[in-house]
Amino acid sequence: MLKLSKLTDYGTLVMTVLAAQPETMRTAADLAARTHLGAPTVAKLLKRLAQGQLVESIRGAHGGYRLARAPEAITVADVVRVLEGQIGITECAVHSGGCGIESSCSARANWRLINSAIRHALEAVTLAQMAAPMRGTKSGAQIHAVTLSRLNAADRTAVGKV
Amino acid sequence: MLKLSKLTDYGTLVMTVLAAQPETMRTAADLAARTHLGAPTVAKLLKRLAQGQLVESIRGAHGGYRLARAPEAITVADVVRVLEGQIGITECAVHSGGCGIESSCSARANWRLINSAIRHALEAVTLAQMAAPMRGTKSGAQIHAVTLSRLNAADRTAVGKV
DNA sequence: TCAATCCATACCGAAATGGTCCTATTTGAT
DNA sequence: ATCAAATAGGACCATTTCGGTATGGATTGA
Repeated sequence: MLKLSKLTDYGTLVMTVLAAQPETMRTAADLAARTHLGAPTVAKLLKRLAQGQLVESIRGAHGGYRLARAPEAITVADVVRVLEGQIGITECAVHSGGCGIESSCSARANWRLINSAIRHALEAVTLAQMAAPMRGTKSGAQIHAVTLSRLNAADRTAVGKV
Repeated sequence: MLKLSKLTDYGTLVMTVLAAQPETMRTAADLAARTHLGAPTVAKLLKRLAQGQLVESIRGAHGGYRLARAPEAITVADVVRVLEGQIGITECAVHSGGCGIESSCSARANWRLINSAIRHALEAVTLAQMAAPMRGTKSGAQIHAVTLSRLNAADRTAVGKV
């Protein structure tokens, strides 16, 4: 399945928790508890997000993490780029210069169109939107990630039928 | 990088070669030669494509493969679905029912929007378009795939700057 | 009967992934 | 000066996935 890695999914989750209360600094342990992920995994993600300048970190007692910019100014594309690298569905979609006949390749333009659409779709959604409470729901953002292993057999079959 | 697997990329390549001359039946060995891929790999892909009903196969002497439908009627999404499974950037984007709080999850709707955009982008491009010759080029479709390992260090740096 | 070609299955080394662990450093409080 | 809280950095590991190959069986036309 064409999909984000689990760690990127987790990273988006963590970022969405931070986006729900952007002024609040949260520790890695706190974020781990809120996302039901392992603390070492969350710590690892936060480090990369900090290196990618999507969060800012404060060391020492009372340290922690918070968003580096307003949730409206950070998109899902930003998170994906930091955690998975350049958004490019194939090498042809990203790179130029690596192939001697690319200037005459008819598929390349199409891959670039597809890639552009994907990038735009990811850029169209901000963390503010990800964290926004839905109408008729409990207060605050309740978000989750589902791992494939938790799907039962019937659900797999249902998915396959689409 | 959020990307298709190499095998899916190869599969799209193979399908595009078949699309260039949809009435012609080609053997796995022929397709391997035209795509500069290993014969066992191409054979493996063709089997899956046949199972996914994107190509039809004829056994025996003078056997081979050809598209199961007109190139205009097969999209990149079809190929991706057969080779990579359901198009779903996260489990949340594909599946419902696997999580007890999803009805109140604000992120899920956004993942579905993103997923829908990706699917539409892939569905918008047919094999006919992938195989179409470009203006000002040599005859016939010349297509290629670039593997990351072939990028030199300078190119990697250039990509990173985008 | 033979050659051409697809079908089916298994196997394997390499790479990637997800996760954990440990130590060093920084910071604020005492 | 010491301690606890918390980040920073790096290494390691088991598992899974991936890309690729090999082999034998079945089908088909000559």
